[in-house]
Amino acid sequence: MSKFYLTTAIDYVNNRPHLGTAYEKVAADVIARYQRLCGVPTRFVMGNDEHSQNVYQRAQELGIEPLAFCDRMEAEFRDVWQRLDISFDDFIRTTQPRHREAVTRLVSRIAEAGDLYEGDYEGWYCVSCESFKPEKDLVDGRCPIHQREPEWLKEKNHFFRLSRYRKPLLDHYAANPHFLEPEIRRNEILRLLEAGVEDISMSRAGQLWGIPLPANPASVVYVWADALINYASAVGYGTDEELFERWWPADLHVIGKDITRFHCVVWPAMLMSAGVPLPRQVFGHGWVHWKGQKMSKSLGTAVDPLEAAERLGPDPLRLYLTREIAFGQDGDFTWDRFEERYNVDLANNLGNLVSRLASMARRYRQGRLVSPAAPPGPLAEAAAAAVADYRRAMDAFALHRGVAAAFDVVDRANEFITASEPWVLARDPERAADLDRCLYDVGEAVRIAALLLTPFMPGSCREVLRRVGETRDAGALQLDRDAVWAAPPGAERTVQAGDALWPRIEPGKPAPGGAAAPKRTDPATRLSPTLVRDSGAGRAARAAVPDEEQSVPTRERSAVTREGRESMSEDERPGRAAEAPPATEPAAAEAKPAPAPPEAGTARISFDEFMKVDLRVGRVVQAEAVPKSKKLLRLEIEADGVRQVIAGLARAYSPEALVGRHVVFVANLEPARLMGLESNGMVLAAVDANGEPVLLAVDDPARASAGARVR
RNA sequence: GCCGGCGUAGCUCAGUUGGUCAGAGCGAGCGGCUCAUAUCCGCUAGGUCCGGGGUUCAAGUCCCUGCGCCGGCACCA
Repeated sequence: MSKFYLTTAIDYVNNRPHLGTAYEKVAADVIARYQRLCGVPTRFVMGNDEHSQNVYQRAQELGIEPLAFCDRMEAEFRDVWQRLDISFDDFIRTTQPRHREAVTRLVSRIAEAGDLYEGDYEGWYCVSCESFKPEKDLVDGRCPIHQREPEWLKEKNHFFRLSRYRKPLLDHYAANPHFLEPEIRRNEILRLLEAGVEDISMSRAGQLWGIPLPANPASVVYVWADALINYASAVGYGTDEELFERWWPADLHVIGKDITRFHCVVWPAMLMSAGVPLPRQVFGHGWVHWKGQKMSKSLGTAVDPLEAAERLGPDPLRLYLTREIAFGQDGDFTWDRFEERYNVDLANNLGNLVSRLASMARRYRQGRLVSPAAPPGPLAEAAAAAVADYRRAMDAFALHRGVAAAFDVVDRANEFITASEPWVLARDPERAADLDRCLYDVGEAVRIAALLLTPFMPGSCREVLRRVGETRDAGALQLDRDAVWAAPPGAERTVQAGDALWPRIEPGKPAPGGAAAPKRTDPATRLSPTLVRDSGAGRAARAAVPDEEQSVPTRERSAVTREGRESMSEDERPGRAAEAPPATEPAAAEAKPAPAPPEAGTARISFDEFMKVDLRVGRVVQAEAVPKSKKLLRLEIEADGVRQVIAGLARAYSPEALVGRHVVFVANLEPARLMGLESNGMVLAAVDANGEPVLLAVDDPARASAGARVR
């Protein structure tokens, strides 16, 4: 591969980036840096998704231009990414002219291919979701996610003929087994494709904030389609053919696992339609959860994950995110765990190793180590094995295993020191060569470990390399050439002493709240002063954003799950392409003629057959909502006894309203399980025009009481 | 309900395409060293890799099934 172009999802700018977002950027950055370490020309692009109605509305509330608001947020995002040492090569914003050009071009191509058609759509639209909501999804007329009243919109939309690409997509998946990873995600998409996909709406009418639809400038390109195209526009699609030829197709899209449908169904279909080559691979990563941390700004218990970077340094956070969480799976972040990993990996192992080496080098050899003629010790072999493991893991995006391999070298080195007992060798002049061998080898092992860890902890590793006498610029080092054991006789290295790289911290001290946390020196500062940017600008930018910025509806979306842990995933990413409507977009589905109502009595049954149905009057003695269910009620119905029946009445009837009522139900229906509950019967109801149930009433319950036969 | 995931040492979790995979870290216990950030090194956990079948010369690792959690989609029995 002659180049590597990778991207992350672009982010909505409603809120500041949080840990979940940061996780994605860090992981992608590690991959980008690894590619560079391998000597592959790499282009790493991130950016912001700005054409959201939320942005427009927020700007109006603030009395500023939307673009000014986006500028402000961009500064904030960039500040965060800088503080995490994210090495993106370009930062795209969907409001930029180059993006507008690209979107216009790509959508035009799709139209030219005959894949865009006009259709009417009307329905409830939740601005916070940026998507249409089927009536059935509303709770008390509100969006269940945002507790917000949707708007009734009727508009002419342009639909993308996604359905046409079902087969081509399936073929593509068959021909490219690694197009989507990890495998679980691939299987999900495959099933989805096999089940069939609907055309989806690609435009919004009457919007001011967005990119005009070429075919109908009164509309704008739907924000999700707009957002996806960023990957192409960032490398010059429609504006810089040379750049585009150089980098496209993308080699990897790093995205959250929930937006795989967009990136693995819609996006490739759009590209197919427009005649643009498909990206080579998509990786859907998992979520970072907060455990035991209920975020609440008002209670002052909110934790800004980026505070972690400020507290222990960006590199320890980067290490945590990539080492503790198997890439592709979900993981947890807790302060305790974070500090534990910091102490174990950095303070006790790597940091202490560097420290003990420096100390011995200075004490026994005035800091100057020379490789003796004797052959290298066992560390050489261990390092070679680790490098091999590392490469294998990194090439497969098994970031967590890649770091583990690097730390294996650290462990081996610590063990080696203990086994060699250099302090004993130092007392015996006859064994000077053994001591030289030992110290030089440890230095070499540290050098290689630091080299391998460079993608994960760039700033720290630069310093570690410097301390073990690496004089070349860290950015110039390459795996092939430099991750090999190099200790020829006579080779020299000067070990530099210095303060503890990562001072050990006492467990349990720093309170998650932050304010109470002991102030400690930022290790990154001592590691590399240039690494840590002055965050003053960032703070100013933050301060400029009104506080309610944090607690807008999007905040409430972070539903606390039953364990009280909070998902930091897409639920909390208010913006992003991720939040665009699902692939089986309701808008599209409903654009088609509604399915005909079920024909009544097409096939007739005999009287005997009918008589098999045991219809009874029953009295509801108890009723309650079925947890997690939108429509189901759990009823206890008295007839010939009391039985449990699960009925889909919740939308039309409250449990209280049912207790005491007499209903008609099928008594001899075979049991069924709904939502895990057994239902023994079926309550009869008529269905109104909206599909809502209307219970059948018993005219005179006194005469036809519970248990009475119905015929 | 459908689809998927998970269920591995006290705790938190790793375990690519089946064969040193029965592991790591933390915690606990014992011991060693002193170069080091009271750090490091070694030993100790007798884990039915959720239960039950099956495929295989060989299965945490594949198939079926049961149970328990979790997620998405469902939800008018």
